[in-house]
Amino acid sequence: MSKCEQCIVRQFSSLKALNKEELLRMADCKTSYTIKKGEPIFEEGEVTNGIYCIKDGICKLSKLSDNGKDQIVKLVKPGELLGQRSMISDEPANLSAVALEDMEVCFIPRSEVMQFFNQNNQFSMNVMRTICDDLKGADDHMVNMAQKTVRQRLGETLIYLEDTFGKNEDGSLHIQLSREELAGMIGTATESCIRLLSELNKSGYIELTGKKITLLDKNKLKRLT
Amino acid sequence: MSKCEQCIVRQFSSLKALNKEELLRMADCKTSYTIKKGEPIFEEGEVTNGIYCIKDGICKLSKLSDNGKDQIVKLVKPGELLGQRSMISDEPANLSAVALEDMEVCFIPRSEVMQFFNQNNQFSMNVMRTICDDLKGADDHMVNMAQKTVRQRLGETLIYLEDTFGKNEDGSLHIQLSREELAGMIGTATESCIRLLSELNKSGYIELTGKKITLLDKNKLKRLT
DNA sequence: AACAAAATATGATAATTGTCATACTTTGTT
DNA sequence: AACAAAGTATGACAATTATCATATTTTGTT
Repeated sequence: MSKCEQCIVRQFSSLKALNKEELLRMADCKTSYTIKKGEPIFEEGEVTNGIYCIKDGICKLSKLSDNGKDQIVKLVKPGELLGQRSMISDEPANLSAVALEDMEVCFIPRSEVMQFFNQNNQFSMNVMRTICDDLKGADDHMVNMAQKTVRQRLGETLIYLEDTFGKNEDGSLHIQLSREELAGMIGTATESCIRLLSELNKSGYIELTGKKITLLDKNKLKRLT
Repeated sequence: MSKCEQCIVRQFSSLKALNKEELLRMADCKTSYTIKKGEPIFEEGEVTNGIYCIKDGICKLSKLSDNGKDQIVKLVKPGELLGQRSMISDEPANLSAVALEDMEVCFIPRSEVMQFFNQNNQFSMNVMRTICDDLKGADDHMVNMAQKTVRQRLGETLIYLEDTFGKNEDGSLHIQLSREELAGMIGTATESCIRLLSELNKSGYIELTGKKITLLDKNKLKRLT
């Protein structure tokens, strides 16, 4: 069993506040999983009873709307934690977490995390700041959803994907989303998403090569009307 | 100067965890304000340096979008606190708070609240739970904005307003929002909002009498297509 | 009471977006 | 290699929503 000390999650998440002894305790009670692309880590409404450390792979946090469509609320990358809000509110998950790539995650039971939370002030402060960041992000996201057109949201989302998850050597977006998933981020119909991508392609703002998307003019993408 | 002990905010907010001594300290350093309808408590980007207790009156939390429209993110009622996220993140306000009615509020300096926060575990836990609730609410709200039609959002918003702020004796909504503000909650153009209200009026789902709105069939409003 | 300003209402029209149908392409499986 | 299934693409059309113009009503101020 690995010791958590060198783990990427420890470097980037709230867990950076844990001391050696706490890390050892955590290493002792953690469970490691591999999750295949497309599989859930947990689903909306499920009692999670702990938090997940994302060691490798990207996942989506989404919620099923009444109209049957899945709205993607956030993408999560290695180094981040999942389930902090549910842990603190002591509620079932509000969102589903599904792997977009093969993933490696560790599960830490609620009881253990709550001990750190109560004993280690810096850790609990880190958790709070993360949740505050999420709240700010969600408010901003909400305003965009309410006030911007689908076309604007698509442009901004493409830029976000490049800035957050990077490019391949050929310059195309590293993260691979299906058209349906991209539509689910933007909050539109899959066909509309496909159609707008085609249009941006023809206008020379992006280049579509098979499933690959390459951003050609980020400035123009930022200022779509 | 009143003593905070009997204050509605103390009963309903995170502050319920404060003991008598802490309440006295708070009473000692608080500043009371009256805010007239239409005036801001604070504005987006402003450094708040403390939290506000809402003793009386309702206010809106909103954010100006690039298109020049003001999106209302949340309504806040007496008993609630404002500025908790900014206090914890140590960041300027992400949203503007503007009075929808004449208000009475108290300001507590950041330094004081952070003392309670660090010393009183129950208080900090309450603050965290509030922020977690806000995060859940914001995620759900975002999904609605992205996936529902303007008409559905209007129906649900009207029901929310009745359920949250109650009715007058004549059955009309107690809270008074301008059409522009209602449009700002729903995320649509003012004219569209007015037009849809007219339509719901003609269909007998609601009744418009001057500025007053009365919900006649909440079930049908819930299931607008 | 009279007036200007703001808010509400409605019409006409354009733009955006969703839906359904269908074709084409890619992927994975046997 | 062959096939089914899934994903992507595009057309045609309908529905929704925004925009601009213009009345009408309400509100606040003098």
